[in-house]
Amino acid sequence: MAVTIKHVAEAAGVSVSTVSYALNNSGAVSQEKRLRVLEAAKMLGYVPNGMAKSLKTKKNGFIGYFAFSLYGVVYGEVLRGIENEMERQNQEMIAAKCGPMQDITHISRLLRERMVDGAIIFSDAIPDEVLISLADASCPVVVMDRDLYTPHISAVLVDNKSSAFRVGEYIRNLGFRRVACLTGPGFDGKQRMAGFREAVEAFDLELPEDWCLVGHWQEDTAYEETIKFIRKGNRPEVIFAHNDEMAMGCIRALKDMLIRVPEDVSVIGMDDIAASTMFTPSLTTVHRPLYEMGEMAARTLLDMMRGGPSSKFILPTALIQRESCIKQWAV
Amino acid sequence: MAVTIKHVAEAAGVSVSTVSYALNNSGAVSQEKRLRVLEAAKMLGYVPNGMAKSLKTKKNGFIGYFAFSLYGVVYGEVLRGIENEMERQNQEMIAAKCGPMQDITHISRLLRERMVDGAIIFSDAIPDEVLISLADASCPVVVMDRDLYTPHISAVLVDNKSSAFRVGEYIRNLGFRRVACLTGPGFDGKQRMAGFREAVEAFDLELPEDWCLVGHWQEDTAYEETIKFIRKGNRPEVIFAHNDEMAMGCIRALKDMLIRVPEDVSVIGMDDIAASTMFTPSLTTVHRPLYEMGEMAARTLLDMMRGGPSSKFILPTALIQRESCIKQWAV
DNA sequence: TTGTATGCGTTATCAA
DNA sequence: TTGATAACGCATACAA
Repeated sequence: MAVTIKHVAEAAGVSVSTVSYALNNSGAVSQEKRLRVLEAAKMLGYVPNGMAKSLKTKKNGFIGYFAFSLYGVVYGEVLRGIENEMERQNQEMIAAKCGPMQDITHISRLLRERMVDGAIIFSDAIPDEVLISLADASCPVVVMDRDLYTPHISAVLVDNKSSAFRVGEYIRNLGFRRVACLTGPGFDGKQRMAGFREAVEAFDLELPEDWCLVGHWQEDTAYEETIKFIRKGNRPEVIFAHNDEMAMGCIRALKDMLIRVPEDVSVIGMDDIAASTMFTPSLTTVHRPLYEMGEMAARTLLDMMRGGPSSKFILPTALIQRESCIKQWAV
Repeated sequence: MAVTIKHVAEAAGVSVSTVSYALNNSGAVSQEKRLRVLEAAKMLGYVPNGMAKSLKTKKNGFIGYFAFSLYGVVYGEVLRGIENEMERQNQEMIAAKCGPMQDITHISRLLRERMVDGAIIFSDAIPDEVLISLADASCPVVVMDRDLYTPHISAVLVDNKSSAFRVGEYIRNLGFRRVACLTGPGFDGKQRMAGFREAVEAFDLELPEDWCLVGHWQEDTAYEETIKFIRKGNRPEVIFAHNDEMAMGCIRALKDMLIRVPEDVSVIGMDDIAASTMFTPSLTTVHRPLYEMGEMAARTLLDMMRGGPSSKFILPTALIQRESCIKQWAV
């Protein structure tokens, strides 16, 4: 059985309330008793019980980061940004996976049962309505990559749609026309697809319906899709993969089928993860400021927890030219 | 104010205990009242308060994963293994960073205040004694990459020392003699260094004292160290980097200094992270079963939580031959 | 089958 | 400056 405040009180020969005061520096306690309490606490190895404390105070000192996945380069980079800012402001945090629908009951427990004082959500598994009903002044929320903005919910996102549109523009300016897409499921995929389709329309590119490949954002699924695609005899001039990992899988597949990148086919990625520089060929891609997004989300959340207003940040993206995509002819 | 069991009781016209029984399927409740309670609970949007519940039951349904870092390829892979097993067994979990000494008070809070029902620790920031004092039947612990084994602490590790020794043996068999090392801080680094030194001794390799470079396990620090090292005019036949990320940084540096890998200098890594296949040249490295370590740790913890005994698993490593290290001459 | 009452370990209110 | 004591929301032994 753990040692409680009661034991400390007994050992120090004072009442429990005095112990509580002394330990929390609240109330006025005589120097003498304070010392006695502190000593007794240390001697007994007293550690406050977080559960009991939270039950009273309705605060527990942790903020939660709930992401679709905890590992992986993209989520990792965001997490790094969050962690750094949290550390800087001396705020403790816990992270939990918040993946496919089936297990959001688990996560919403953490939120609904007030086991965190605030939350950053980077997952579309929790519907807007639920988030809206959960967030309030005593538990503000920041959503990432999602356009949800209320008095107690802030948003940090990039404009996926216009980023994808600019990729289309870039492709046109390089003189390409016949283009394929490699997208993925979820909100992000839809937006990027929408933006790119607009560009296809606007710049008179050619994107046949069955040239929109769908992977699962991972290297291997992109590899498989690309192999199948090329086997059918398709030969696009350029492939726009909606994230870098899929761009890499795509390039690996092309290489394996003896198609040179970028000489025969160009490939453009998105995200600008660390590996995209080291990859051969290095990836032309759209930089998403993942680290900064994390930092910003953390900063905003902490600000809201101090009573600050909610806000909505749309961070800029930038097209980074590297080796995987080269100009064919000028217009 | 959140809706409590009391409100539900009132709405359903029964006592709080009946509500508790009905909601937890404990005790015997008439079908009629059970239905009334369930309906009232749903209508009011009742969610049990985790804090209060835990305060009573001394359980809270979460296990904790405390790692030196939450992101990064190595920790990510371990986390993936843990997560999968937890999901399979339907166990919820939270993760928290457990980095340098300064913030272990934060983490041990989660442990000591019993905010988790069990823990997996992958960090040497929490000293053995602390862990020993914290772990008990109601909160078992699994440590990773660390040799600590008590009735309530299990260990999952690989034999770093003998793995490093075998790298030395391999190097000798390839006909190399003059070798450099690129290690990192902490327990792992020490062990790998020790094992490798034994091999140097046993196989009569040559490892000058100032050829033991020390990085921080990251790509960039390895890059810098290697540049400095080569600038001094040193030319080893082979460099043993104690993890893959440093091996990559090392190779990048060599390339930048127009030294070919493996033609001029061979490089061996450790871990066998996913990127080591894709890297050019692909990495000769020691495979550490990171995913399996995670899985095993999770499985063991859950088993202990069900009353099973503690255990110690030493998982095998394997040297994977790829492109970054080639034979110079046979012995 | 149901309700009453107690306690989990704290904090905080109120007297003393 | 201190000490009883009442909550916090829940589970459960016991009584009815």
